[in-house]
Amino acid sequence: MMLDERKIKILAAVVHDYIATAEPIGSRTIARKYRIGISPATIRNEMADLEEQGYLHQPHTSAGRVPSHKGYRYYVDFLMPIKKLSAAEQALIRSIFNRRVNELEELVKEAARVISNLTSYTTLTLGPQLKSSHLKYIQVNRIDETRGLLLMVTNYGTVSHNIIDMPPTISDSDLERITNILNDNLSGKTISEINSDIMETIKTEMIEYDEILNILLEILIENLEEDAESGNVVSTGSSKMLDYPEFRDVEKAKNFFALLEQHDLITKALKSSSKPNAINVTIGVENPLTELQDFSIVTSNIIVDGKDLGVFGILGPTRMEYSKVVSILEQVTNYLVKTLSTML
Amino acid sequence: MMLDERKIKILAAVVHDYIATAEPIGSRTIARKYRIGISPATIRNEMADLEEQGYLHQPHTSAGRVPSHKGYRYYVDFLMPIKKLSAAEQALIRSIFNRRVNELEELVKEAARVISNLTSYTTLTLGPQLKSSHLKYIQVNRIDETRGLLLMVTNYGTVSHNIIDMPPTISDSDLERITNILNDNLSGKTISEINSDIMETIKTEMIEYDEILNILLEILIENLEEDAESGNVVSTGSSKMLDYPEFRDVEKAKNFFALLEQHDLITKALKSSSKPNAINVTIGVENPLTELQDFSIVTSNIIVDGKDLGVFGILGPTRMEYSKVVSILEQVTNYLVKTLSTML
DNA sequence: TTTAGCACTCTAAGCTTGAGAGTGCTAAAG
DNA sequence: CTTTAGCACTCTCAAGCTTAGAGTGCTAAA
Repeated sequence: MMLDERKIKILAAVVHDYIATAEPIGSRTIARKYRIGISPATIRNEMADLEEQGYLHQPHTSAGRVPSHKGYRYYVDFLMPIKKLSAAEQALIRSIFNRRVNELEELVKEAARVISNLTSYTTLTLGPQLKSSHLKYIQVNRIDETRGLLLMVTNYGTVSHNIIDMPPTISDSDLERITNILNDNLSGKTISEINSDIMETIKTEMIEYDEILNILLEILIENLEEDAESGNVVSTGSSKMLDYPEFRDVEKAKNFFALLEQHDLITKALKSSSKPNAINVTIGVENPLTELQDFSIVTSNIIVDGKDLGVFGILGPTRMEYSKVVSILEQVTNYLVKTLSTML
Repeated sequence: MMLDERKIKILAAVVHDYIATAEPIGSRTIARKYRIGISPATIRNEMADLEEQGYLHQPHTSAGRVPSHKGYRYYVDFLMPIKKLSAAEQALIRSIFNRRVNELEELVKEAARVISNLTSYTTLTLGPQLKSSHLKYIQVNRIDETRGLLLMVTNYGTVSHNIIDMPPTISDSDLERITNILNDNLSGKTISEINSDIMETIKTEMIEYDEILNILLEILIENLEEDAESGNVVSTGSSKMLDYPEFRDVEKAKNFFALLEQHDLITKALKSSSKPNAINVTIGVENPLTELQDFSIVTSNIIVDGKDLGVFGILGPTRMEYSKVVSILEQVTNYLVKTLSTML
């Protein structure tokens, strides 16, 4: 990557301007706006070089230049200024974490909303994988003659409840016993460890409750599978994307919304951002999933005490305000990790 | 509403054709496609009459006619054929209700998804109003040293949980006592009845748990208020709307998505469809909310045993396949009511 | 009362044109 | 050797013009 000083300046100018305007940038514009001290003609020569090296791209012969994904990559890796957030932005982010919120899910939802408001891009969140979480607390209750409630709390603070059929023959003291035994045997286990073996041992211990145990096992497995295939992805602020000229064409907009509905793809995309506790930027065609190659995605993997609590992702056009997005995501991640480590 | 036979035929033809094509219909088209047995010239005269009476409308002098909201209204009230659903559609609807589902919420979500798939319009759902539901079961648990879980089940089968701070000084037997007293005093009450008076009496009964009772009261009120102002609205299948020519303009699409995010408006719109257990059709400007006057909305209020369980709404362009939508919604409502009356 | 005929209107699509932005190349200047 | 001015060239976009087509309303005849 040997780019000399001048080429760097020009590349930076093109990327910066294109992010701001979404219009191809010409040599004259750069000379005028970015006072590099050389004439448009020279800039033209440099730009021709940059194009040959793959950093820029020309939509058509007489148009200005647009950054290629390689250009963005260089910008993100080496040139991107660290964007200082405004006081208002800072305050908004802090405000999420000031209120005492006890539920992970709610906190994440709030954070996603704020990120979308600040960036005007779509925020994706992938909750903690049930598979890797372990049960902290289980309870079985009766709520009326025929039905009961199975309650599970994981170490990540996620609560799930399922209404289940419960034969009227089971008494309250039975339930207490079941609850106790379930807790003794299951709490501390990850959900994927709760396989039929463990259930078998429980069943031998509680042979008289065979029926209800079968139901419980079924629900556990169902929850697990549902989670594994499509994750618990949520997207926030998708309508904001319609403001960008990239989506002026309804066909494009439709593709985008269709994409958001493919939770399996989104899950894959979010998971594949690998480095833990770092901000990851994937630009356009760098994404292995072809459906996402028109977009860029910036992700942050939230890890607290070695526990993988999920992923935040910001999805936008390749022409994305990377520096702002990265700053905001960094900031939110930090706060989140700090808050969660006291919460868990 | 004195329209003679011939005018009715013409109006029906215009509405029918416009719903199918989204293009203004001319006299020749009607003569050709709907063989009414009169010439285009005569049709023109009749159409001029219909326009004068407000049933049709002409986008510009040399264009065909388009139904006005009055035209749609006449069609819906008097002309609309009862659309028989295809076997496949029937089967799809039935399939939702065949699986044994215990949670209202899940059932509703499934139903909404199917409706959207069948109609390609957006389905809105408004869950039961917490305000009018009553508590069936309350429980307070400890999940770790500092936190506990407040669990509420309403008579509608909706479950809500909140993680709360819980001072370590409170023992398990304390919790049991609290749970019992809460159940004794609160179950059977609607949430809006649970005002500070009742809580005061509980507090005197349990003077030693003042701190935690305050927290609980706060959460109850919070839940109630949140519900009252924005309801628990969910919209499904919104991206499908981009297929309609009405939204070819991105500006329109943006408005639509922005509208969907205004849950208070949607709640109002769904609630104002008054007649219980009947299908309600609100066409364009008939809607008191100006933001919704570009759309039509077909709603059905789900009432079981006198309990208002919520509202289904199908939101689409005024040029909507009313007969299909009404049939589907009718069908789903029937199944839903039947299923729920065994469930509750 | 219905219909054929016709002049008229309006839109949408296609075509032309010119302005504007930008380029690459060449040759001169530094 | 590098930079720059100059210039011919290219391409797009918007504006204006034209035309085909669809549809109307009116009139007069059936």
